[in-house]
Amino acid sequence: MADSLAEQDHANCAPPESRAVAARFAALSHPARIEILKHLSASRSCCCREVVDHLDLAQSTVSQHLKILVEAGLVRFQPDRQRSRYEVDRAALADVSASLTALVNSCCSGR
Amino acid sequence: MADSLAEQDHANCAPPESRAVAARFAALSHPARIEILKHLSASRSCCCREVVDHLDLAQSTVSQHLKILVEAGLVRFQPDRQRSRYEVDRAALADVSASLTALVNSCCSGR
DNA sequence: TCCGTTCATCGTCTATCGCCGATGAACGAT
DNA sequence: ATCGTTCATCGGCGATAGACGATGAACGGA
Repeated sequence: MADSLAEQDHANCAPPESRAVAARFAALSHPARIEILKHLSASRSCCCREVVDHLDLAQSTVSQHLKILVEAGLVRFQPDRQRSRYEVDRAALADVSASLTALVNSCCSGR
Repeated sequence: MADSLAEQDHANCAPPESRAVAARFAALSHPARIEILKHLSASRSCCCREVVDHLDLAQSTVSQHLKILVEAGLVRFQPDRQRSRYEVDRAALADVSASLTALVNSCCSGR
């Protein structure tokens, strides 16, 4: 099934820190998920259906993408009767951005 | 073969801009490639063999990861006799970082 | 000239992604 | 009580990422 993605072993080919960073980027590595993040942050409502309408993908597919984003910690999820509510975790997203910035900086300082 | 990755169609589920961003993140979505970037930026030499020693992966595997990074535009490649030289494209990396920052900002401004 | 090193590519295998339709649970409204 | 909506999950399918070993080209040194 198209689950996990957050917890890939990748053997022991890299320190856990790099693995964590990579897992975060993996969540961002699909255009549909980028689009979902943009839509989520632009609107207030954030139920699954709305994303489905916006995205031209099957409901089940969107649900899976949302799940991946939630498991990556980039989106918060709150089951609310019929309309589950999804919300961007701005802090987490900023955190990913920070780690990428750190990587860029390490490239510049290490020259 | 484990090639492309940069040019996935993903149907028409998202605007080309999101696709471009996602493709960049896809290159960063593997711990080995993160590790390669770090190593590349920390050292001067940057031949394939060195990365292989550092990484505990088969030479062919490392070569593929390098190719992916090159195709994503994050690493510059210059065939130099025996020792091909690989070098981080700091500008490109900074560019990716900027687009992520932009995404984070759009989340905050759109609230 | 011959050998060792480096490296890109190929062929193969397995695991997983990403997509979908179908299904069933939960809920609101009639 | 019954229908329609929303949504998460399952099962299956096709594509491909990611790993490896083998191979051959290119080069340097003995």
